[in-house]
Amino acid sequence: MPDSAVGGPDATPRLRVAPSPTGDPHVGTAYMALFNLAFVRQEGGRFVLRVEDTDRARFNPTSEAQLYQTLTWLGLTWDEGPDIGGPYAPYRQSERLDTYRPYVQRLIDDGHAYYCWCSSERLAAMRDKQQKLKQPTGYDRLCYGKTQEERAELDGYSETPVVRMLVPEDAPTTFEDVIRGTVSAPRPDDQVILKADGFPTYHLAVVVDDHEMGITHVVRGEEWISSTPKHVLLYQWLGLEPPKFAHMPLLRNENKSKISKRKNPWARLTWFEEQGYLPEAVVNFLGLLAYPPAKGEDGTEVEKFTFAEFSRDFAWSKVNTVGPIFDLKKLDWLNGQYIRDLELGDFASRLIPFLQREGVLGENPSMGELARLKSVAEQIQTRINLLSEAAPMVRPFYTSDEELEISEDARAGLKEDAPQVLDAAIEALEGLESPKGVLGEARERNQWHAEQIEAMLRAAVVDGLGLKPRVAFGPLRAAVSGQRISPPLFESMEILGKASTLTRLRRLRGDLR
RNA sequence: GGCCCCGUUGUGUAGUGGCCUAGCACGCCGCCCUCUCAAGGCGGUAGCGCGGGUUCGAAUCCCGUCGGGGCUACCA
Repeated sequence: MPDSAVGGPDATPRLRVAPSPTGDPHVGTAYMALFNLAFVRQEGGRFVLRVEDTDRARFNPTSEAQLYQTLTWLGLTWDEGPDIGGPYAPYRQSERLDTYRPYVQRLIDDGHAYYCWCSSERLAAMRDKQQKLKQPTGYDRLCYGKTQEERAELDGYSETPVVRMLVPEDAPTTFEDVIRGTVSAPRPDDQVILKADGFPTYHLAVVVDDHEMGITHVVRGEEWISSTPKHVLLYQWLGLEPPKFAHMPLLRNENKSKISKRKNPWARLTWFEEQGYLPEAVVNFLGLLAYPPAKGEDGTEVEKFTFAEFSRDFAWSKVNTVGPIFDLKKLDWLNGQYIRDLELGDFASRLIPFLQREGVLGENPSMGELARLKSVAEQIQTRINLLSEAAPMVRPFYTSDEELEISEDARAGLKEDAPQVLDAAIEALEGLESPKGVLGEARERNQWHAEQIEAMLRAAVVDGLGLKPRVAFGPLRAAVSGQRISPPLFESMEILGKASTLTRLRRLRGDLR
């Protein structure tokens, strides 16, 4: 059964993802967005992007634009957000300071919150002492019940106060989680809700905004379980109905720690595009983490799926509570699957930026270069798993015959019979007609096709010289591609054309003299 | 240290007391195909953290233990 929303079973689900603009967008943000969005689209709800920029110290001005770019690239788009507005604007917490103020005042007036003038030095010292004595850490309420004047008499005083929650002994510590059922969490200490700089902390802002924005399901990482009782308490004090909570497992590094940008480059969302992953593959992969694949009609598991398919029978109850290790192996395989599924023209276009980045293609490729790209792309489509792997295979097709370098290992593979092989191949291929022009009579007379090239070469080199195919074609591959490993030889020759092919063969032959 | 969450092959998962001599996918290994490399096809490898219970019967339920992780901020 779908979860009924706050405000009654008919209320439209409203979910949000609420990242902080503190650096490169994190893969966990996309992971959360995917699950949020899967549910939202299934239920016909709304997906909100809210920027939680209450930490001025860690604020990064380029982060927000990168966030839009990466989520858009993945196709995980939002219905309301700072960039597109919406009925609950603004969606940036730094622009909502006036919204939080009355809530804080009310909590103080009701005796649920109090001012605290303790300096951060005093707080740190207190924590150290508690830990040394193996006591639970938490604020000691030195400021509680004191006026500013009274507190100023004591040590560790700072002029600008913060506001803290007055958490009662019997604060509830369990809550219902959509994924985990009844969850217990630690009893909170007197958490700061308003900082000295006038900004709210996450805990206050998240509660106020989720309420003000009509959020029905709070989906976030497992790391938030321990602070959920604070939020529950705030909802209670403010007389608000809490949303449903869903705590997703944390994505992990190989050593099982929480995935971090420090340890893993792929914790940065921008990395995937740079590496040549397709967004549909990344989304697919994310949907496989801590979540079972759907079963097909024949009962087998379907590991390759679109977002729409994922969304269709998505259920919170199927989310695993175990934090999955983010292992790229399966993503690489999936990406290869998606690459192979691409329509040829589409595949070729997606290659262009990567080829430009490697200098294989220029800024403005000519029509001829693009036409050739399509032919080359066809040859490499089953040979790469990442778009970034294309450049070395494609490069020989965009290098002039004179500039083509024969790699060390290609040269090392040449046997003493290489000159004869090249001679035989040159002679055989000279006999194939390859008239100028691509229309009419020229087209009909053209014999420069992979099948005919192969037939001639087999006759000349394999049968003629009595060599095994793999040794017979080695020198030709080296001459044409400069590599020991290359896309199919005869197709490569067809693409290069007769003149270029023969030039390359003769050039290597000349080297071996 | 305290509190909380979690424990099925290397990785992602299926499994909710008998259908499990634990299934699938990726990876890895081998074979086939083959002009190289891939792709594709076929086959193989490897797991219920451990110890007690409960039960005729446990991966599945309970307890303990060990292990991993998270939180413990005027960061989110």
